[in-house]
Amino acid sequence: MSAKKRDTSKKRESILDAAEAAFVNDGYDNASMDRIAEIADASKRTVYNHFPSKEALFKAVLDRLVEETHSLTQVQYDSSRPLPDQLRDFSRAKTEIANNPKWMAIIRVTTAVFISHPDLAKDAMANSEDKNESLVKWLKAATADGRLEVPDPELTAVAFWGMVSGAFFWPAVFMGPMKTSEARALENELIEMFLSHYGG
Amino acid sequence: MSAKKRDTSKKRESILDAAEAAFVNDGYDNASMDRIAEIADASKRTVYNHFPSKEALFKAVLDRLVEETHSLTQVQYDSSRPLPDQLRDFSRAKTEIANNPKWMAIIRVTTAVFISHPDLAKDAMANSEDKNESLVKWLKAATADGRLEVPDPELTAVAFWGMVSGAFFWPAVFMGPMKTSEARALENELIEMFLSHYGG
DNA sequence: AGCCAATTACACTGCACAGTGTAGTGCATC
DNA sequence: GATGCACTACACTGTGCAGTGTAATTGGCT
Repeated sequence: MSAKKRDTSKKRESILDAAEAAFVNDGYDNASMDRIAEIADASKRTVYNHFPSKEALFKAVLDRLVEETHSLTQVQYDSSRPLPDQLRDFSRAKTEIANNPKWMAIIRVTTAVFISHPDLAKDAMANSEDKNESLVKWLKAATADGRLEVPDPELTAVAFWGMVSGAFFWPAVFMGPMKTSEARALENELIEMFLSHYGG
Repeated sequence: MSAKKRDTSKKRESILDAAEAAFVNDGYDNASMDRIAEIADASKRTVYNHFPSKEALFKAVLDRLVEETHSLTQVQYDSSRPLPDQLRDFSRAKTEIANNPKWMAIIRVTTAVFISHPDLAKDAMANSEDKNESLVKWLKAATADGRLEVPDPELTAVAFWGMVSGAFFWPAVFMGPMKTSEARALENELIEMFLSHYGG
């Protein structure tokens, strides 16, 4: 039961790699299953034996990505570290994605797909929930610790992620990542703004 | 020379209307010229007589939209009005777009097109430049007037638009506009945050 | 050696769509 | 009432692609 006759995972991975490359290069609609098979060095039939449809293949590519991204999600409140540093950790979780060309490429495709085939991409949205939740906890902890004054942590978390996404993430989706020096300056500006209101 | 044999603008407009509807419903790639002709109550040949290609037709639809949007661009600094009100005017320019279903629909399509056919949508980006410029001027005026202290207006303008876009615009692109009460609360939060840093 | 699953090559169906060519119809103008 | 332009109907080309069917081949396992 445990030992397979042949190791199918290698082919499966190479198909996923090929699909990722094809989707990134050509977008979802223009990527063809024939071409994916060719890049994967597999027959088209094999592709369809692993994944029943183009849609399923795309979802599998996304799933693999979400897996990879899960490492950067968590930041814990630390009463001994300066608040700006900790907020920077949150914002870096986004900018790290924005600066990773591979991730950005997939996010671009997914963004386009999410707009034109909304049904396809629902799955990929869970992790942003996580992030928001994690910041809410942090804000509550800092407030309980007397270092911040945040009457409505949910609202404030939304405001913070809005700021960061609007400043770093979406511009990167459309125009590529900004220069590091620029990003640092903007990051400081936003964090200062944030802390000057909520009391640092 | 001035009087045409027949009024071709009616057909042209009805084709543009049809194209707009089709692009909005199906996305750029999935909208078919046959279907557009059908909706426009025109023959396919007539569509191609007015617009040499699908791409040209899409651009024409965009042009018409940009025209319509140009009205909401400008806010002037007013030394007698409270600053929060004036900042709200800036932010409302974005939220007004985010709350207009027709514009949002087109922006969604354009967003997707911008990602998968970057060449197609370059044109549509000029007006965001305008907006940024207009806010920079405002920040300088308010600083000169002694009501704000903004050492780097360009940076601050980017930060402000990042905040507003991230909080209102992008969420609306993907999930539709938020409830008015929520939007108001978030808007206040952001403006307070902004002014508590730059000194109101 | 012999079984069996994974894989391949390849032909093939069916469909949808961009764009063209053409012959002919309606209509405003002179 | 003739000219010429906008428009129509429709057939047609060429292409590209998702997905399937099948017979043959490979390679690991017992």
